Amino acid sequence: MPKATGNSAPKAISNIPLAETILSVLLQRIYDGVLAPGAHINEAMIAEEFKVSRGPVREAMRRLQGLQLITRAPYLKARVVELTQEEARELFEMRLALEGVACRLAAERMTAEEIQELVHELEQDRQRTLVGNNELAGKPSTDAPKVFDFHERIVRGSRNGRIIDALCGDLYHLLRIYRRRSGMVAERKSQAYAEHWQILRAIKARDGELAESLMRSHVGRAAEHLFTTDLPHLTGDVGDSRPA
Amino acid sequence: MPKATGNSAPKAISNIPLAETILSVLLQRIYDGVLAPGAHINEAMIAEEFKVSRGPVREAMRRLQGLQLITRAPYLKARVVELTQEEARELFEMRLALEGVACRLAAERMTAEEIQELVHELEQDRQRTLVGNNELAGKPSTDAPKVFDFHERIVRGSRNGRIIDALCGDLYHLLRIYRRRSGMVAERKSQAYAEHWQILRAIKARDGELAESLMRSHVGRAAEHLFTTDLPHLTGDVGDSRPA
DNA sequence: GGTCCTTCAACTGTTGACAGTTATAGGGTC
DNA sequence: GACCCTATAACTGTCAACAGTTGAAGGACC
Repeated sequence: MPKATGNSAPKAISNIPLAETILSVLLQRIYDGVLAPGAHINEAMIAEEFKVSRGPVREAMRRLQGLQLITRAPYLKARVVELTQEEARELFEMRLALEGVACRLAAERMTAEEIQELVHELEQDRQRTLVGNNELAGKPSTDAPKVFDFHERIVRGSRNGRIIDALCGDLYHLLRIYRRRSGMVAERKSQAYAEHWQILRAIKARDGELAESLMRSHVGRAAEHLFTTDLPHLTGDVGDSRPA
Repeated sequence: MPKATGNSAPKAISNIPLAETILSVLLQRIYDGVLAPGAHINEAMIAEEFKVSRGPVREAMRRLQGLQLITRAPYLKARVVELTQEEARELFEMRLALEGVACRLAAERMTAEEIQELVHELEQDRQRTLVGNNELAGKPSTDAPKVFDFHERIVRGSRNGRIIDALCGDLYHLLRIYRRRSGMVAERKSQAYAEHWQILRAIKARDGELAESLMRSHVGRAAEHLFTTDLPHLTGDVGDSRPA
């Protein structure tokens, strides 16, 4: 055994680099809002918390910077990005562009089986949603059980690894921060379901042109909904990045 | 004076982090093909060359990884990405998506003055191209003088910082590797000029829909041209990353 | 009492050494 | 002569300490 750094945290198995582990934990914290937008991140603090040196922490933070999730100036403290309304709009415009084309490609490339499965799951998800509709109050169940993500499925259907990475990776990280803001009222959710269904019909008909157009409208409406419902500029919880 | 690391390389002023400097140098080398696709990158070697420790080199490489320009597995040597034809196709599909929307936005948001200036420069560039058409043989002038880049201008006209960053930053890095492969024959160049002109007319007419459509076709044709002219799988020059 | 300058603490950038892992080259066996 | 196993070398991951920079608290001066 190398050094038995006496780590209390899970840390998983020790074959994957520490930086990877730290990165995923930091990502989760940003998602959960433990590290709220604008919060400072202190390398040494994180290092001490995980009982590792600053090297891996540094690497994790570089990658967060690459994901555009934190901003860093030479000697300044690193901060979690804080999207202005303008930047959020830009984000959605980009998503619109990519997800539109992804949807078109999906209409051309998804197998009949995949489409059929998606139809099935979409129906299943709707029923599940109608049941558990009133529990959107407090605690977001810690592990995000297995939220059926229609968009992700479509995107993956595009068979374009680069677009998949962008939407399900980099962009998705940012969108997630935004998503948890307005917990999507039931009304919008039902409308979204209808729109999803329309899109899926177009894909089933192999009408890429229509599918792209519908997806664009859908994403556009989602953005509009997000921007018109006044944004509660992220309540409190800034700072204090340590859990215990 | 701190330590006078006795560095012979430019290294610029010493206020900007070393990692930044190293990153830009490595980027340039990848562009120039000194570090060809598939070439291995050795941290220690780079560190010794720049007379710095491995820390900054590591950071620079993490950022290259973030830009998707190098691939890294836990304990394996880092390699400059080598795009398969499939991946290149994906790259162009993504570019098509983003540049299409960027073009639409540009049609809506560019000022009349910007458009007029672009018209002027496009005409100027055509004349310049017609003159210096036969010098595309050997040496690519070292500093890339100030190549008028129609696409970049359009993209920037979109006023969407995120799309601009993606296309002029991350994606552009990769496209640049590809671009230097086939040095665009004069025939295609002339056709591209015509297409540029069409796009610009649509923008001038504020027809975003048309502008997007035209840009998509344009990028699609460029991709097609690149893929049909058989790709000379990057001749030699692998390895030996040290200049002198 | 307010403003400016000085000093200090906190944090980031950088370094060199050590530990662990992978790949390669060499020898031994079939 | 070909294949497998073993040992070495090269390289990456990690660490702890040092150097330089920034921002703020405290005191001196107007």
